[in-house]
This record gives sequence, C-alpha cells and structure tokens, in this order.
Amino acid sequence: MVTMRDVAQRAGVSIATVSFLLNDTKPVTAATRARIEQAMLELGYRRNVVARALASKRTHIVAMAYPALEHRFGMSTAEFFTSAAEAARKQDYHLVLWPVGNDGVELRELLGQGLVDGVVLMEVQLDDPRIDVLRQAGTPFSLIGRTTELDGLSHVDIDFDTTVEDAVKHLYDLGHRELVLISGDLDDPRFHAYGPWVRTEEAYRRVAASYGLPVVVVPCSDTTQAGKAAAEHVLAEHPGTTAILVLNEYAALGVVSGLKRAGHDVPADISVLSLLMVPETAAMTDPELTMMRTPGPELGQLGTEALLRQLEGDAPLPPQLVPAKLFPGATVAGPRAPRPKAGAGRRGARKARS
Amino acid sequence: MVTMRDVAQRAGVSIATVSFLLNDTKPVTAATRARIEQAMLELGYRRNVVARALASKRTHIVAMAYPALEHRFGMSTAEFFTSAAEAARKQDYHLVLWPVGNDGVELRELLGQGLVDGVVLMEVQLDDPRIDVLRQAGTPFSLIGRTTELDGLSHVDIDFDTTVEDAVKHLYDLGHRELVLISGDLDDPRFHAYGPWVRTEEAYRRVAASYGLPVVVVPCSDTTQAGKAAAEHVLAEHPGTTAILVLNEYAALGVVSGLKRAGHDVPADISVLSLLMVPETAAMTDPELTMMRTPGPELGQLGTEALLRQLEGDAPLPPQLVPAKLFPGATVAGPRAPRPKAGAGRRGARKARS
DNA sequence: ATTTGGCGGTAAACCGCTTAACTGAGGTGT
DNA sequence: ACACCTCAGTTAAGCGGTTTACCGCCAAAT
Repeated sequence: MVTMRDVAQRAGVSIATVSFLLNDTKPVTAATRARIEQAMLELGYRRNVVARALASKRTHIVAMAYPALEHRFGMSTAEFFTSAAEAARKQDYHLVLWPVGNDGVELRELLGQGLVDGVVLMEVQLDDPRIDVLRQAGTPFSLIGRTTELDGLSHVDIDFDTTVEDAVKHLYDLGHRELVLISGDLDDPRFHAYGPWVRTEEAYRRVAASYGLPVVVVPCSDTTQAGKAAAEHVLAEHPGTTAILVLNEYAALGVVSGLKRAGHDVPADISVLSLLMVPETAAMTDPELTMMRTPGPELGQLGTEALLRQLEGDAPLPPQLVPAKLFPGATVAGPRAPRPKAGAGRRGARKARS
Repeated sequence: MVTMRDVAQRAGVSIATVSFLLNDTKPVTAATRARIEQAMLELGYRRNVVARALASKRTHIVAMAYPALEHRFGMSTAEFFTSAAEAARKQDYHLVLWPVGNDGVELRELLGQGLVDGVVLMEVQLDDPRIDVLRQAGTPFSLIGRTTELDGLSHVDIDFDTTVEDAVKHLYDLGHRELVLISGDLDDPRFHAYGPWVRTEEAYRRVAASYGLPVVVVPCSDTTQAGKAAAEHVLAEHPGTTAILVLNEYAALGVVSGLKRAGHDVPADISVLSLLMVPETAAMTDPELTMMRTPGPELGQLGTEALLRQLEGDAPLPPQLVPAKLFPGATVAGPRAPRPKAGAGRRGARKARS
C-alpha cells in the first residue's frame, strides 16, 4: 500500500505538506503542488480513509438508516436512496444504506463505533425513538419525514397537505363528488404512527370537508391483496363512489385490479388516483395509473444536503416540504353519471381519529 | 468518548489485556476478565471500529456493490440485500449497500480506501470488468451471479437449468405443448451480457428441445410496458400458444394484463408462469401469478457466507447453485383445447444465438 | 535444588493520517 | 538598519486500537 509517506518522500517534502495539499487546509506553492501531484500520480496513491477518519474524527461517510424489517424496501425507497447517494458523492461524501431496526438499538450500535459522520433517517415515525438515540450520541442527522414535534430538527418531507389538496381538486374539477380515500391501516402497530399515513389522512379529512365532500376513509394495509379487498369494500359499502384516492402504491395496484375484476371499468365507471407513487409502479396496472408522483429524487437530495450542511458547518437548510405532483395516467376521467345525492356514501365511513 | 485506555485503567490492567479479551486473541483469567467486563459495563465502552480498522487492517465491514444506475433496485434485490445483511451481522460483520457503476471505477475508488474488508458483487455480468478491479486490489469478494469463466471464483447463483427444467416440466405435465419464453432483451447494451437472461434463455432452448417442443423465444425488456407489448406480439405471431414463461418479473406483470386486455382469460385461455420473482410482485396481478420464486434469501445468505469464509480464513464455500422453486398462484392451468399441430407456432421464432 | 516451560500480563512500536506549534527565509514599515 | 510580519514548510504529538516482544511467576521435570 502506498502511503502519504511514500508520496512525501518522492516529492521531497514533508508528509504534512502532502496532507495540507490534499485537504486544501494550508496554502502550497504551485511548484511543490506540482511535484506532489506528480508523485501521487506516479505512485498511484490513494488516501486511506480509515487513517484519515481516525486522525480527523471525520469519516466522510454518512449512513442512510433504513428500517428494513418494518418497511419493505420498495421502488420509492430505492429512489430516495440513489438520489441521496448521488448528492453525497457530489460533496465528497459516501452514502451507504444501513439496515437498522426501528427501536434504535442497532442504530446506537452503529453510532458508537464512530464510523459515520452523520445519519439520514428514513421512514420517520411521529414519535421516533431513534431520534433520542441520535441526539444522545451527538451525531448530526437529518430526517426524511418528520416527527410530531420538530424543535429545530433538520428535515425534509412530502407536503401532504398540498399533495392531497391538488389531488382532490383535480378530481373535483372533473366533476367528482363522491370520493373515497383508501388510506393506510393505522391499526397495524407498525404503522399507527407512520407519518405519511397519518398526515395524508388528516389532510384528506380537512380538504374533503373544505370542498363540502362527504368524508369516506377506508383503512387498508400496504399490499396489493389488501388493495383488492378495499376496492371490493368500497363497491359494496359506498356504491355511489365515482373516484378513489389510494395512499399506498401497492394497494393502488390492487384497487385497480379489484375494480376490474368486479366488472367495473377504470376510469369510465370509476376513477383511481394514486397518491405517492413512482412511475415504474404506475405502469404496472392496465390502464396505467394516474398518480401524484412521490418527490423521491428531490427529497433524497435535499435530505442529504441538509445533513451535509450541518457537517460542513454551513448555514442550515430550512425545513422543506415538497408536494407530489400530478402525473398523467389513464385511470382518471370525469364521472359517468351525474352525481347522486351527496352523503349517500357516508355509510360505514371510519370514525375520524383525534 | 470512552476509550480502551479508560477501561484498562479502571480495571487495573494494561490496555493490551483489554484488547486480548475483546478479540479473544490471548487467554485471560476469569478474575481479570470479570474486572474488565465490569469496567466496560460501567463505562459504557464501545470499541472504536475506525481505530481497530487502522491497526488491524480489518474493518469488519463488507460492502454489497450494486450497480444502481444500470439495474433498478427492485423487490428481488431488496431481498438479497436484507438477507445478506442479516447473515453478516450474525458473524459480527456489517454489510452496507454501496452504489457503484458497472464499469468498476467507483468500485476501485471504494477499495483504494481500505474501508471494506470484502465485497459481495451483485448483478454480475458474463464478463465483468469489476472483477479485474477486485482482483487487482487484492480484495476478497464473492459473487451473487457468475461470469462465464469462473476459475476458482467464489460464487453463488441461481440454478437456471433446474429452474427452467422444473418450469417447463410443470407446464408439460399439465398438457401444454405450445410454449413461448418471453426472455430478456439481449440487444439492450445494458443487458446483452447479463447472466440471468443469457443463461435462462440457453437453458430454455435446451430444455424445450429435449421435450420435443417448438422453441419460441420473444425478447422483451424489463418493464411492464414491454411485457404488454410482448404479450400482444405472442398473440399475433404465435396464436397457438397455450402457455407463456416470462423471465423478468416486471415484464410478467405486463404480460398478464396484456393478455387480459386482448380479451384472453388467464389461465383458462392461456397460462402464464413467471420465472424468477418474489411473492410480493406475484400478488400484483389479478389472477395472482404462478411463479418460480427467486431464491433471494438463500443466495443473499450464501453469498455473504462465501465472502466471510474467505475473510476468516475458513475452508471456502463451494460454489452453489440454488434453483427457484415453483410457487403456487392462479395463472397456470391445463390448456383449454387439445394441442394443435406441433410446429405451428414456430413462425417468427427468434434465431438461436450462438 | 535447579532448570524448563507454560501462562497471564505488560510495554511499546506501530497503523496512516491530521494538526497545532514551530522554523526560517523573505518582504515591509519606520 | 532593525524589529515585525507573512507565509511555505517542517516537526512531532496524537487519534484508539492491535500485536510483537518480553517478563516474572509457579508447577512440573530432571
């Protein structure tokens, strides 16, 4: 292994000078710079990150902590990850994906080792124990997602309010008046405090009410199967429905096939709009899904950015909320029939949560 | 930060002794062991991996190198990753996902830094430049997948021969005689040397021939859209087809919806069997897909195992090929009509590649 | 009783790099 | 002409571990 010492020797300077040049931490004359660079080139020198890390207490590695067990690592997540990794690389950092549990023990493990400079936390819960772990450890971190109380936490998240607002408006403008939201299953212990589900549902209740629409929310877990079942439930319990909004992307696939199987044409009989989805998934249904596209690339990039700013001591990035934007598809159209009496679909609506 | 020195002091021993105890590299009497452990507990000591890495030249971190740009990080991949991570953790190693390019430059970057002890290489190409990089760097590695010539390379892979054999046999036994394989698009430069596609297609040609079946192979890229198109192509060009095997999981979704859209019932009119897929994806189509389940968990575990054996100097794990196993679904049934004259479907079959 | 050797433990030299403190050769201001 | 800066470079002390000698002690062997 060729070390800094070798380079220094060959260039006829001290090893410190090489270090200064490499880190740009002290000026070096053009002449010596040239000699050193020449030497590095000839020797094929690569700085040893481990040694650097030990000496400087900075590894230049940041981890994206992902609760692999609780949440499936789907398309959307992959998007977050790759865009975050790219953003990191641009600033001379490495971003690795680190599978951790939601309780924070593995995270504590990871931090104690002094291996990463900071953490980007994914799938944040409304009250996330991992945050205390990070705080205690004094590790800089940023959140993709957010907790309920975010006193100065550096975070980025989806703007659920705007997303839902835009989605509902789109359907409303087309003439839909009998909407159903197929939301997350908040009774599932893994998800009862899952921000996106809670916030989307809250936003929907608010927005639908503001449009004077009946509020119908059907819980549904995050699988295609569950989506089919939910679709059947909607058809049975809320027959007047003309459009369905679906929160989970996998459920959305099930909703479409559930409707079709029951003999309903999408979108002629009933429209389906998927909130939070990536194009790859949208293409999986037969009439390609109309969706609100998850701003994964933006958020991954911003989340990393927020973290790196802290690490570099730059001015902190203000919290940002990015809405999902409407993305064309073929599962949304105007309602077929003139709207039936409002409120008819109210039967069986889930009681609002506090 | 509490260091080994602190622990040693508190336990009244030398720092070396602590190290010996921690690494189990020299015997320590029960008495001192107890004292040290006590001290570690009280101080909440965590060994610093960076320092350890520098001194021992072993980081206890292994990377799963994934070509994030060339290959989408789908369900199947996620499975490989999580099972590999788990296997690593069991042996006191950390497994991180490292996004790299297929050409090997980023990989070289990663290795030069002495940060990882070894690499698990994913999505191996038949002639993969990354392997040379790893060899040159002298970094231990294992492959999930394999190259054409694997002189002593430690690898695990899917047993494509058995998988295809089993799949074809299943259909044959049900009475199908007019099969089509919707394979990968080997003309796509990203995939022309992609092992799974090449090997599956080869296996299929061999197996189909051995069953005396006409060999029809339709190329198709890895998207749902392409799957739909391929299904239409099959219907148009090979009308006698009674069963379709699909290689790519996303394409498989498209095949089913393509058939249905064209008014064909699955599986009554035509059966669909997906080679290489995970249950989550299979559940996404309406009649749930019958599939050969990708042995992701096994391979992830074995791939890591193979690498760790090298690192620990244990006897190497012999190369292993694991077949995908038939997984129940609802897209395969017996053919509706008695089989028409064999060979009728031969029109338009792709020329065999060398 | 003396030698031998095994064994628990210690001292100290690294591992490759960062960084504070220091040096010494110019250029400046007065 | 002298003290005073500036500025490119150097020296050396760590960073927190691992690991190789080496040491002293006690039991068994001679």
